[in-house]
Amino acid sequence: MARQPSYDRDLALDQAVELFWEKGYHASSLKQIEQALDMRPGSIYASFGSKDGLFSEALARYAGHGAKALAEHMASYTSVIDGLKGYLRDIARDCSDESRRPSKACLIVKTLLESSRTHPVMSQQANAFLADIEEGLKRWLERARDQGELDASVDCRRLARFIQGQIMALRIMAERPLPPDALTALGEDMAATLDPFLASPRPL
Amino acid sequence: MARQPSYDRDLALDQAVELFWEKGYHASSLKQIEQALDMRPGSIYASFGSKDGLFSEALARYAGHGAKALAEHMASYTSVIDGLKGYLRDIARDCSDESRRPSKACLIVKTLLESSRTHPVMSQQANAFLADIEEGLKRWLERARDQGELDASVDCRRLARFIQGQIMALRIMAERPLPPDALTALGEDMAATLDPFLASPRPL
DNA sequence: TCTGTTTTTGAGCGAACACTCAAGATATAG
DNA sequence: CTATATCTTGAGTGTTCGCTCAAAAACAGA
Repeated sequence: MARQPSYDRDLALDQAVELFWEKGYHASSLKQIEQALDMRPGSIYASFGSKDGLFSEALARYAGHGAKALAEHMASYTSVIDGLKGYLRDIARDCSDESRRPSKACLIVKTLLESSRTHPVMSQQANAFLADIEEGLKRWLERARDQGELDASVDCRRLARFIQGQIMALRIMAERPLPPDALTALGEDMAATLDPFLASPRPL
Repeated sequence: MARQPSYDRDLALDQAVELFWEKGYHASSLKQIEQALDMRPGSIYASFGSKDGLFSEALARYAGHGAKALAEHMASYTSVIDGLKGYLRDIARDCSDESRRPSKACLIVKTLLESSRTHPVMSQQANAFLADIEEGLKRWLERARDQGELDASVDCRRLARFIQGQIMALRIMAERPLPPDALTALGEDMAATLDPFLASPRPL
């Protein structure tokens, strides 16, 4: 008894992610959004309410993809720590591709820095996703500790924050025009920071 | 035979730094700039040429202050590594102040992330300052290595990038609303990452 | 095919944007 | 005090911003 939307909402969101990830919130105009989504303003506002609403949904989609990617990555490792080290190394490798689009830095971090003093709702959302990621890392680390991979004295929440910091730094450093192997080396150095937290084979 | 400007150019730049540091480039409007500098558009454009020009000079001033602060900090240490560890701890302490203004994250990093795909001139400038900082860290590390504080095999440029990454991550993490002691703990963990690079007292 | 509902369209809204410039104000030199 | 060079002012420029909405188009059920 009615008409169906002619666009794919998730596809439109993916294209919004690409635009916002590349240019940030403020530098993405509605003209550019119209072009990226191949939608006219009326349809955009009917679907997403506002530029803010679209950004919010795009950010959520980005965060969801990222969480899924981490989970899939970890699933291919038996050792949690090897998995996390591999994750850092993979970021370094993937971000070494000079032509990588739309950006190397994390959209959540970019959003936090762009909005933290100007757009409280947006920064709260970014902070919530960062807290989710921290929580996910903490759970992996707890599993590693319970399995004896990490030293029993390790504070998993604290170590999760440390690792999250390494990921942020690696991806921001990837925005710099560094020589080809610099990022790989940095990823290696960051992976090595986890070693002091490993359980000693037999301390006594 | 003529009139003197009634404003202090450096003071105006300091106020521009404050505004841009808080809101970023795009979110700082000329109305807000006029208010922050207490100058009218004609004077602003006569002095700085454009919003871009003002931003560029403000960023340079910020970077100069930062370099001077690091130099002064290091001057009060005999051990380079203790100095760098202290620098990380100081950042953690200073950024723990919830009311700290205008931002906790580094303006250069914020600029890099805001401009890297949209404003090449700006991102080049940010990258140049980051390279300067890396170079400064490298020189400190070389001195530490030459004095036997660091292991002779240490790649100082590589370690400088690693430390720069720690600083970036610490200051970004400070933008998150974390529990009071979390940042101190993170600073401590980051300081500890330098230990594996220290020269062994007597390896043989 | 006709009818009813929903979607798409794009011209156009007021507001805010970065920026200009002619006129007025002000300090210095003579 | 006068003359002059420079600075300050702020109304106003054209443009672009995010956004609206009436009309046209398109599909589903009868």
